[in-house]
Amino acid sequence: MAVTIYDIAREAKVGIGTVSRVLNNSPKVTSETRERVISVAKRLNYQPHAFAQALARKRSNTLSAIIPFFTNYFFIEVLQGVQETLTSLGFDLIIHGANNQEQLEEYLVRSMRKGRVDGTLIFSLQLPDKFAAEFKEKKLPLVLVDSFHNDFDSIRVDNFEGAKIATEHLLSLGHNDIGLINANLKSVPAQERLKSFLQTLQRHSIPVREGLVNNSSWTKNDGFSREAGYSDMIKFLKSGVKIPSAFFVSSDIQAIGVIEALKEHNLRVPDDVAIVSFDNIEISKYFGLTTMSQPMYQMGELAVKKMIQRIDAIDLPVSSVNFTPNLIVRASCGANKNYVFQDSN
Amino acid sequence: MAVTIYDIAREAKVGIGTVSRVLNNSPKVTSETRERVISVAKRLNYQPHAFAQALARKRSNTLSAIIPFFTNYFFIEVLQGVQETLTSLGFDLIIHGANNQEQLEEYLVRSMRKGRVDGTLIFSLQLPDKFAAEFKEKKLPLVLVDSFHNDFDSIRVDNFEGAKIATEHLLSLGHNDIGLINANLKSVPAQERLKSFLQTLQRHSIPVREGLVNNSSWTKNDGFSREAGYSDMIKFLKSGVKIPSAFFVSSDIQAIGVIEALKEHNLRVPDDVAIVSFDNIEISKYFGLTTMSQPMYQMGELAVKKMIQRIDAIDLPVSSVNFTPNLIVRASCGANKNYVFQDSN
DNA sequence: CTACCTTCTGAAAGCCCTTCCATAGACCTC
DNA sequence: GAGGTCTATGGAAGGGCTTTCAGAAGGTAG
Repeated sequence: MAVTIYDIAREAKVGIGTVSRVLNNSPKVTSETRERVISVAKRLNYQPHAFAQALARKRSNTLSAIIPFFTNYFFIEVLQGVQETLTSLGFDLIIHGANNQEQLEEYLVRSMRKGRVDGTLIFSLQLPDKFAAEFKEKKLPLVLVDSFHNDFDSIRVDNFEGAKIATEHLLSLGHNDIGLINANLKSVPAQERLKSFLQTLQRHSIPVREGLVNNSSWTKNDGFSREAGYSDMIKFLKSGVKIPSAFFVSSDIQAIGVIEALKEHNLRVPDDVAIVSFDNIEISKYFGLTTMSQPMYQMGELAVKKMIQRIDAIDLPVSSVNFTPNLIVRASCGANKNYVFQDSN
Repeated sequence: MAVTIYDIAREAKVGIGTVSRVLNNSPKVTSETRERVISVAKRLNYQPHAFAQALARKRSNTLSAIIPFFTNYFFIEVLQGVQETLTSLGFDLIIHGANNQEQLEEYLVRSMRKGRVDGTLIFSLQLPDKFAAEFKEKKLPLVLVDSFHNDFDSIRVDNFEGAKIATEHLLSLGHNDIGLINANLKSVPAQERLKSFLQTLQRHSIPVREGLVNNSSWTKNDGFSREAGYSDMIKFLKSGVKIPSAFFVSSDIQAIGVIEALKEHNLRVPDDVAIVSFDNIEISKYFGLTTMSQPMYQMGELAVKKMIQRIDAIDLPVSSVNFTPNLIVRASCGANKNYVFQDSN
C-alpha cells in the first residue's frame, strides 16, 4: 500500500542500500543511478516513514516544549520563534501545556521516553529536583526558557536591568517621588525587580518614602494579575500615604488593574500619575502602557539554537543567557503625548 | 545502554513476547509471570521506545495541528481543549504555526508523511483543493476547526445564530435603529453575520436606514482588526449619516477600534451608542464588551473526539458540527450597568 | 596478463517493538 | 489412558529505515 524503499529498489533495479544512499545524499553513488532512483521515487510519490527513520537513526528530529498553559501572549511569541526556527531545521515540536505541577511531571516523564524527542524545552516552570537529577544522569538535552537551573542551559530576561531602565526612564522624566506596585516576593522576578528598583533610586540618591513600596500578598499567579494590581492599588490609596507622581508596576497585567483603581479615584494616567510597567504583553498597547518589552521571538529562536548545540554535544558547558528588555514608550508614562495605538505598535 | 524488552525478558526469564503482552495488558498471562515481569521492568526503569512501538503498531498516537499564528486567543483556547483531551488519551500534539499559504502547504506535506501522525487538525485555514484531494485519496484523517470543506469533518461556530442572538439582544433593549460594522465580505463569517443581521431585523420589521450597513474594504485579516474597526467607524462618522443608537460589530477586535473612534468624537459607550460584538476574545472583558462567546475549549475537545473516531473508522460519513455561540452581557450594550470586570469573567 | 586498488553496489544486520504461530503442558472426557 | 481441548508461552516474522560489510566491476601498474 504505502511506497517503501523496497518498491523503489525493485522499480529502479537497484538494492535498498543504494536507494537509501541516494535519498540521504550519500556521495558514493554514480550520478546515473542517482538520477534513476530519484525519478522512480518521484514517480511513486515516495515519502520516507518518519518513525522507521527515527528508529534506525536513533534521532527523532522532534523536540517537546512544556509550557504553563498559554493564556499568555508571552508564550505565543516565544513559541513562534521556537517553531519557525525548528521548522527551518526540519524539526517538529510537540507541545505540552501544563496547568499544574502534576501535569508538568507527567509531561517530563513523557519527554524522557526513550527516543520520543531529542530534547525538551521548559518555559517559565520550575524544574523539580527529582527530574533535574534524572535528566542530568540520562544526559537528556534540556533547555530552560524564562526559568533557571544550575545544571542546564537557560535563557532569561534580565529583570535587574529591565527594572533599572524602567525606573531611570521615570527619573529622566523628572519624577523624584516614585512608588512600586510589585508582585509577590515569592516569585524570583518580583524579587529582582524590587531589588533593582531600590538600588536604582539609591544610586540616584532618591529617597523612598514609607509606604511607597508595595509587595503583593496575592498568591494566585504570584500576584501577577489584574486583580492583584487593582486591589493592591486600592489598598494603597486607602492607606493615606501621599500619592507619588509615578509608579513602577511589576507587570502589565497588574498595571491594568492599577489604572482601573486610579480611575475610580479620579486620578488620570499619566496626568496625575505616570505608570511604567513590565512585559509588553499584547494588550498593553491597547492601554497605551509604557513598558519593558522582552525580545520574545528571539528568545525562542535562541532556545532552539542552544538546544541543537546541546543535542550535538551533550557535554558542552552549561550556558545562561540574559536578554535585556527594551523600553517601549507609549502614553502611560507621559512622555509620548502623541501616542495613538496602531495594530502594529 | 537503553533498556529494551530483551533485557527484561532475560532478567525475568521469559520470552520477549510475554514481556510485550504484560506491558500491553494482554489478559493471557498468568498473574505470577505478570508480576515478575513488571517488577523487573520497574527495577530496570524501563521506558518503551515510542518509535519502535509506532512502527510495529502502525499507529503513532500523535496528531498535528496547523494553526494561523496571528489569531492568538481563539486558537489558544481551542488548543487548550485539544491538548488536554489528547493528553488524557495518551496522544501527543505536534504544532505547526502557519503564517501564510506557503507554510500551510509545507506543513500539510509534512503531515502527510507516512506514519508521522495519525491525523491532522486544521484551524481557521482554508484547505487547498490540491491537498483536499490528496488527503481524501490517501484516506488520511483530517478535521477542520473554524473552517469548512465538504469532504472532511468540520467544527464551526454558527455565525448565523450568533448574529441573530446579538441583534435580538439589542432589539430587546429597545434599540430599533441599529447599524452594522462588518468585516470584509470576502470572509465567509462576515457574509453570514451580515445576512443574519439583516434577516433578523427584517423578521422584526425593523427597517435599515441607508448607510447603516458598513462592510469593510480592508483586506488584511479580512477586516477583522482594530484598525479596520477604527477607520470604518471614522468613515461612518464623517459620512453624515445619522448615528444609530446601537451597532452590531462583527468582531471584538473591530469593536475596540470602533469604541476608540467613538470616543474621539465624544460619543460614550453605551450611553450614546450601544455595542454588541462577536468572539469573546480574552481582552474583550477588559473593555466590558458585550459579545457572542464561542465555546472554544469545547470545540477543541470535540475536534479531538471526532478525530479519534475518524482514525478508528476512516470511512465514517463526514460530519459538520455548528456550535451556537453564547451571549455574554457586559457593559458595552448598556444592559449591565454594574459590570465590573474581574479576572474571571 | 596478473595483481592490486578504487569505486560502487546489493544484501544482511540492527534499531525495538507487536503479533502471529506453533508447542508444551495442564486439564477433561469417555 | 488415549485423544482432545485450552491456556500460557517462546520465538520468529515483520514494520521501514540506516549502516556496515563483502564483493563485483572497472581501472591502473608492473
